[in-house]
Amino acid sequence: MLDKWRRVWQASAPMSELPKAYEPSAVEARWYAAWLDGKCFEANPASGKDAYSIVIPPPNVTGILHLGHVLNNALQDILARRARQKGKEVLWLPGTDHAGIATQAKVERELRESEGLSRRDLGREEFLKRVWDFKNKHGDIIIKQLKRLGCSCDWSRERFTMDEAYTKWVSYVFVELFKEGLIYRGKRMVNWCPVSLTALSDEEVIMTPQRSKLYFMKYQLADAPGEYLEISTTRPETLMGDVAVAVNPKDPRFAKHIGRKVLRPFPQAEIPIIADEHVDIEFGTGALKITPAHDKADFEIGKRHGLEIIDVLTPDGRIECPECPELHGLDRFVARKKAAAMLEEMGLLLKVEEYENNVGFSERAHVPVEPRISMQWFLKYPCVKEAADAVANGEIKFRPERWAKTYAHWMENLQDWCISRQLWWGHQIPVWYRKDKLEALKNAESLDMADLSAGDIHVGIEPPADAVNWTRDEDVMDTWFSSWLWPFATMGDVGENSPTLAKFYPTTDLVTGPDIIFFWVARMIMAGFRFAGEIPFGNVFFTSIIRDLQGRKMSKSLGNSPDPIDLMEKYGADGLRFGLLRIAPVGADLRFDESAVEEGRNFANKLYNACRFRQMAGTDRCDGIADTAGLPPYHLNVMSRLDELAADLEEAYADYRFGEIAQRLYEFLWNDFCDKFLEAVKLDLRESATPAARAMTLGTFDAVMSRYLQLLSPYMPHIAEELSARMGYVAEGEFLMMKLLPAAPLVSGDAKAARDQAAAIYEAAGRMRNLKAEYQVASRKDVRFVVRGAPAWLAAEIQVLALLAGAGGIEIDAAYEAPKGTPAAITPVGEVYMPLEGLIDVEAERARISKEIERVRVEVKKCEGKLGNASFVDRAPAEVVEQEKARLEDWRRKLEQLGEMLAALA
RNA sequence: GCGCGCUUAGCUCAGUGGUAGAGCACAUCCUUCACACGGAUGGGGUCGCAGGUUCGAACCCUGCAGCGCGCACCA
Repeated sequence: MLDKWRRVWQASAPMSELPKAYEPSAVEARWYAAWLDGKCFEANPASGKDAYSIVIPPPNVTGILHLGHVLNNALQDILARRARQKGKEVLWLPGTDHAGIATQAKVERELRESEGLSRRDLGREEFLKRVWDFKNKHGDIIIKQLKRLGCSCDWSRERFTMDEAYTKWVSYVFVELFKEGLIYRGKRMVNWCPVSLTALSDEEVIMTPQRSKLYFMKYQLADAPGEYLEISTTRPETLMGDVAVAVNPKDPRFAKHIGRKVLRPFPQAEIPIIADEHVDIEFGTGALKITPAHDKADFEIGKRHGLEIIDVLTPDGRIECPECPELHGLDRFVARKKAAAMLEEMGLLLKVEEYENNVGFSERAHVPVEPRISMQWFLKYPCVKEAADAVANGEIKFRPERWAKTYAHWMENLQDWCISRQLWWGHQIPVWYRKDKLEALKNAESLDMADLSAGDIHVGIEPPADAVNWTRDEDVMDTWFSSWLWPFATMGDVGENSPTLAKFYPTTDLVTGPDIIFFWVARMIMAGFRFAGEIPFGNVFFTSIIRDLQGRKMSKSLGNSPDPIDLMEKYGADGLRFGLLRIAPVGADLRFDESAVEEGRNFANKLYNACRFRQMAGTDRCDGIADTAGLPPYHLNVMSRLDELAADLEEAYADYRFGEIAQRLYEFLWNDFCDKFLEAVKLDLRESATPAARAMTLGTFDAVMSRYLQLLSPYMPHIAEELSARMGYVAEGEFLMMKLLPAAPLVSGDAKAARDQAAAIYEAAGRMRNLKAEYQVASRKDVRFVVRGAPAWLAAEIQVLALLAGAGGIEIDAAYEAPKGTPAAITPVGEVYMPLEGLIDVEAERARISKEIERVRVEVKKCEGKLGNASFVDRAPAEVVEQEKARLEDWRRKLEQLGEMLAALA
């Protein structure tokens, strides 16, 4: 390991010979390999150090990295790396999710496109083999991408939700909850995806506003030909499944109808008019057709009134109603139009209105889901109260806190979770049925628990001993039924006395998106209580959702989702991390702009060049500043600013204010360190400087920079490690990322006087530069200034001030009488004058200004003429006229300024 | 319908009671030996609207408007 590290070190040329611009790619790859080699990321459960742990939200195994992953994982990496610097034993546990529907759909599509086959053509066993092949081929792409980003995960512990041991956990949990009576099988109204051909949980249905049509029709009263009841519906195609018409019992319009019957148009039948509170008197005609098989609300009403259920749809969303041959076999949306046309022909369609309503769409297949009655497995959530309380009482802390309210609301309205999926890729339900019993019942679809005696069903992790006599339930479980076990199922096997679990569970932080608060976070809390005996994590940090500049979600189809790998190639992983983090707001969505990443890259370059500059001034290493008492104000100032930065970061980390941390790191390096300190001490680094001054300045540089790189390291780990190594801030064989953050500040005493002095000099220099710019001599270096009313200490700093101000010289003259018209400024170091005498050729300058005045006057006249022209003002667009007015104002202002300058010359 | 959030410079956003900030973009100047992925200077904002509290409000309170998100069985 040490040898390898030495090779890394030796690959580094002296900084002063390196290119002017920082080139991240090679550096980043080199250090990542070195960290892996040094086993820097591996967690030791036997360590005596305090534990810090975090489990990765497992990305889809066949997924590829997008910006959301970058943000999410960069944040986790920052937390993990910071914890290491604080002396914690860190476990960041990585892995991937099998992502049932998404992965199966991918493989099915590929199969269809390349071989024209469906999964049923292959059969379950062969198809699953194909999915595993696909997983093995594409499964490590996202892992490689996370490594490219610099993620310090303990890769030796990588888990997959379909690993054998993990699968055992899933079965175990199912069996336990079944035994407890919380898992049951039943025929219920579920969300059915007609494309994926599976049931979905409520959370997988996305309500989307749709422009649709509201059909008004009339049903004839059975006992009174010629008398009709008006009904409105958005779904005429399910009319054949109508078994009643409901009205509100409080609705006076229909009171006389209740108990009578109407004629359903096709297939013709008499159906009752019933009264139900659910019907909204205000909506439509106030009468609601009841189709218990195809609407959740209708199903409930049907149950209340003991109505028949007539299913008229196939699983893939076509009409199944042989009694109505015109519609039989048609797709549901085609049938809708056809049904409306049929009603019209029969003279029963009154009108059609445009109407916007919410339709549930399948999260994965992007088609409207169909409410459908089917036999599924359901879970009554365990430990609901404990889970709700844990967040309410702050045992688990949500950040931003407001998400706790969303969580509480969901927890108070829990519905049983439909956990079975009619897929093949996933954890198969660990339930077996006796074959002879199944045959007797004809088909498993209608298999009711009531029909089975204890001897007919086997629920267990292992198959029954006489397996040949049993058939396993074909369904698999919802992917989230495995994900919700992630924090503890990744740390030890079922029944194992796991040292990892003992050391690292509960985890410290969870970093995830607020969009999966129900899917994942809430369920993990319940599973944690039920199966690990306590909360799964102490803090949950919800990240921003990343949008484009128009505020749209990133998506492949919109093409607005930049490939993070491309960004890293262009700007470096550090640049991407830093740039993205710096613009990440605390509780709001993030509008992504590539220029942010460019700034991250530029920042890395700035840092690199500051270090290159220092190396060019001498490669001797100063052993540290023994005594800060005698240091010049710039040195003390920058050190004390660094101490302040370290303290501010400490507070910001405690509050998870990641964007602010990046911003503070950025400001310190660029403003305090480069623009101020480095510019002020340049004299000390010239050939002419004394060795003592040089050593003191280099020493200060090293003292500050070595600590700064450490503070920066969680955000930009590669460049921080690289520069620390090149500059000799870490000993051979040592990694910056493993070094403890120093506790003591750089400046032990009071630095206020030094800071005030430095601030005064910097501000005075700025005012002097203003004067130069105002009188058009910004780039001249021979400008002289006179200071009146200077404090005594200024004399010692006059050369530095001149350097910062870009002045040829500065005199301190308490008795200076400035000639009339001499440009002057009030500064913290006294009144500063910039005598024009000798600086500019007064005659030439006067001539130049006069000429300029003439030119501007012409412009003013031009503008005035244009604006005085009635045909322009009346006919030109208002915008153009306004523009012209603004231009006139500008020219007038300029004229005034020039007049003042001319007066000053007199 | 209920809940949550947002509204500050052209753009993206900081800023929770005391003289409006950053980065980018823009304009002018500087190819000065760390960095043009740079430096200097400058223009640009009645802090969504209306009230209220206060000596004082971008900030606290109330109402309104616009935008976004979540939840909800109005067909």
